[in-house]
Amino acid sequence: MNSESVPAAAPSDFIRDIVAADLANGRHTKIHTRFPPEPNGYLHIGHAKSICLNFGIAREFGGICNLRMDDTNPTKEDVEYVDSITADVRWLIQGWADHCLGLKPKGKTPETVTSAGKPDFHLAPVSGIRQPASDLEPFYASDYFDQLYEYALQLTRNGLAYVCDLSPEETERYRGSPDRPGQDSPFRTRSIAENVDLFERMKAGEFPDGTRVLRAKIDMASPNIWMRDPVLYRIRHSEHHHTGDQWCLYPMYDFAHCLSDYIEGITHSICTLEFEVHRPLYDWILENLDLPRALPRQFEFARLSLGYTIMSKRKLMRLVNERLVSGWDDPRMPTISGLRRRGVTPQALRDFAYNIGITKYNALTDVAVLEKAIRDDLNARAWRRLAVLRPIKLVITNYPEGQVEQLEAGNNPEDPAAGTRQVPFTREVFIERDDFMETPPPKYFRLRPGGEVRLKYAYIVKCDEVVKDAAGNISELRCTADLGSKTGGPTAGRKVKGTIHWVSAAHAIDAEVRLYDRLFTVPEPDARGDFKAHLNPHSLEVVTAKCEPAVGEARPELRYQFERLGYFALDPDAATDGASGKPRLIFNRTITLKDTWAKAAQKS
RNA sequence: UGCCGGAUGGUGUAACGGUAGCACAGCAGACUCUGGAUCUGUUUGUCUAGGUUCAAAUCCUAGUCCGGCAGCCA
Repeated sequence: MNSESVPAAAPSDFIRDIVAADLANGRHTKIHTRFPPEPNGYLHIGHAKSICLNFGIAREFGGICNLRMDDTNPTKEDVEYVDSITADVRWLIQGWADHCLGLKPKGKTPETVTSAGKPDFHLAPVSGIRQPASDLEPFYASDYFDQLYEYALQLTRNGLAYVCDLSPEETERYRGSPDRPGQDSPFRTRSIAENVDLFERMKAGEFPDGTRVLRAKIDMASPNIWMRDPVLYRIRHSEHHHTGDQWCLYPMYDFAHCLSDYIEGITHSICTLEFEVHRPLYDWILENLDLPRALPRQFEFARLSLGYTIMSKRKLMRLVNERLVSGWDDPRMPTISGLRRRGVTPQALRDFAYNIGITKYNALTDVAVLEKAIRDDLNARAWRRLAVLRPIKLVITNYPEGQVEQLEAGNNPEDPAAGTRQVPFTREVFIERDDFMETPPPKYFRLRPGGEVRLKYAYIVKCDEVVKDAAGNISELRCTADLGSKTGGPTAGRKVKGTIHWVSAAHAIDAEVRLYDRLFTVPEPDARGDFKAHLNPHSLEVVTAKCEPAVGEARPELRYQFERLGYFALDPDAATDGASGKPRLIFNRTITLKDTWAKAAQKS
């Protein structure tokens, strides 16, 4: 199967059903979604689910999906995250939904237009003429601060918002509790003129942080906490990564999000379940402003929970800050950059997202589903190579010293078009320590004293002698080869139970190989207690592997399977040559091959 | 004791009043110069109780259980 092929059936879920119906009944003629991360951390595989949903819908229904930084809280956000998010999104949708990515010209802010005879703000993505990527940037909620302020003023002038001087603690107390109504703020009855004046002075920077907020005037007795006069604006005298020191007044998520959607012409605003209770507020804000164009609607789906991993940005940041991993892109991290570095392809992530579906049920997805998607993808594309992780020397006593045979081996049995390479064979080879046992358990069919095994692409060998050092460790295996059993030879058809991989000792090249395992030892690391107590102490092991010469030509964009071991990808560290000036080979193990023997052996 | 959601095999996910299907996992077998891949077979399910109907996972009623909501976070 071609690795770039799309799943046979088009995805279907309750959100796509709604989109299709909106198109069919003429509610919309064009679909516009958005992916709106807050730039306060790196994107993880949960975001990948959302990206695949939002861009997938745009792609399937001929629409656009805007990438938007939801950056209304200057104290938590940073350009480092803006850059990583942009790169991760591009990487994930590359070759799949690039044509649906909504960006805007650098520096562009909403235009003041007239829609249906009314004043309006609008900012459309670039389309049509292909603009150089360097001239484009994501959308930013912070680019709408002027318009948002204008809308807030409008609400205030209409008596639907007021300036409140209650302290944060008092505000909390007045809010009541879920089962008890709140109380009106004493400032709720301020005159419109005073509210407008105060709000303008808040913007002008006359008041310190925390002294006043702008609140919507809705209903302090509402059973929905988010309708109890929610805060719309708060004062923050801090520098913003995108707007600098222009503002000391910042909108809250609820106020900014629905209006950002509106300004961009979003039709379907898809978010996770925890925002479900915010939806009445989302609608209230839009409906209480005189907006001339079609209003966006919000839909919610369940965020991804994956076994053996944590998804909280806060906790991932702790792993990074406390140096429990090497960084956001540590190959053990569930971040998109970590998965990328590990060798996972965008295709595998998209297949995974497709397989898990979209619902409103808070499910815990089995990591096996992810692993399956990664293996399927890599099996189809990876080039096979021979490498020995934990070498033990094997000498073929009846093979001439100094003789070298070049054996032809296919690059990928799943794809003959991938061609072949030559593998040198000599008298002394390395084999995997695990592939020999002096006293093997039942059903072990690799090498044993007196036993036979095939060296892949080469000869069948028989183990005659086990040589040990003074300490009793095996130092060498002495074998004889059936010299007629070479692939294509007269006795090649002989059946031997096992086939193992090997590397010619004289030709072996060294590579650093980083063997990654899952970061946590339990299915739900943050279910209870300290998630760090469940860190897997063996999540990384580094070995120096003996590799066939062709491994020296490895390229970062390709994926490799070290036969019988797993899938590997070149680490970016490999590019930074050491002081010697010689290129270093560093591989990350993306994932092991499925190992049914290990499972069987464990059981007995 | 408030509001908003949700509940289908071990785990996810379909079925939109008409044969409970698919994927992953598991198990058994075939094949294999990767104990991989591939192929075949297979165990296991509609939260409970009533009701409507020729017929209910689906509609109605009453429960049960689970998740979310009281940041000047998103």
